[in-house]
Amino acid sequence: MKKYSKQREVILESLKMRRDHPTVDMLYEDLKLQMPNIGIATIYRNVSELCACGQIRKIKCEDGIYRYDGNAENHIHFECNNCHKIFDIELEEKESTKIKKELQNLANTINAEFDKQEIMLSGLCEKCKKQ
Amino acid sequence: MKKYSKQREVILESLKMRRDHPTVDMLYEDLKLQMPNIGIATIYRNVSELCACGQIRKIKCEDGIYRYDGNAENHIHFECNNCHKIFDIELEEKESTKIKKELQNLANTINAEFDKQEIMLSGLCEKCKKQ
DNA sequence: TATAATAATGATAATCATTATCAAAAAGAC
DNA sequence: GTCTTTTTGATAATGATTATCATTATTATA
Repeated sequence: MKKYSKQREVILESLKMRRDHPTVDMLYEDLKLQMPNIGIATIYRNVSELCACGQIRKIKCEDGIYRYDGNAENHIHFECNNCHKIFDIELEEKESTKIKKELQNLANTINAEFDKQEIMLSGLCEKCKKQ
Repeated sequence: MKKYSKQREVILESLKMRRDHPTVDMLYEDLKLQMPNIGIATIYRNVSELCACGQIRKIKCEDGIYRYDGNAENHIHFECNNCHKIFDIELEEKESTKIKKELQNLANTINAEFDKQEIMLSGLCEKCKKQ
């Protein structure tokens, strides 16, 4: 059975708040400020837990270090090949439905039961494009 | 300057041949049969190299261990949540162009210069669905 | 509200995929 | 063939993540 923990609450809250896509280390550095005794293992444990129950999402990046995203809704990520920041591309309900339907059709071609999508675009972000 | 190596040739050839999406370890086990002295570091080095020059692709999976794909053309991957195999969803030219155009439009919403896509669907594969 | 049962925490050791190092071997230039 | 430079194979180092475990916090129950 699942018990409440202040730590899990704070981790989830931080992820829901932030608009970046922090690594465990980044979360750790941030959360230590408000909860100095928090252990990094607690963060690893809880982000796994929160992913498993669908409250947050794990993002796999080019460098192999996981990022976490407090927005579990369907949206698309863009990773800059230069600064390696990750940006959200928000989808309107209509567009999201359309894409989902298309992907479902694709999954059908291999007779698979489609559940989740993960779309990562990459290239140059607005800022790096200018340089 | 880039020098030829038999090892790189064999690694690329194996990846082009295989229809699965092997990890470095899987490649190593396989290639040792035809080249018993090959070192695993050589495989790591060469798959990185081959990715960098766009001849193969790196796939990021749920377990965090990279898979490599000899097919560098645009296509979509499907990872089974049960058996964790990865399947290709081949796209017809027309469909591929359409999806690419849609993704380009999405990238435009954040003023990014879109270069590459990586689409990973997940769910249950045909086989696991039946069980 | 005390107490028992159980799950979560924090510290730290262990794991393991990947990378770095380096002497020896191979490839290409002359 | 000789020289230069890249690649290899072996192995040590790295570093993100996971496992372990005694302690602490949470929830259920008397």
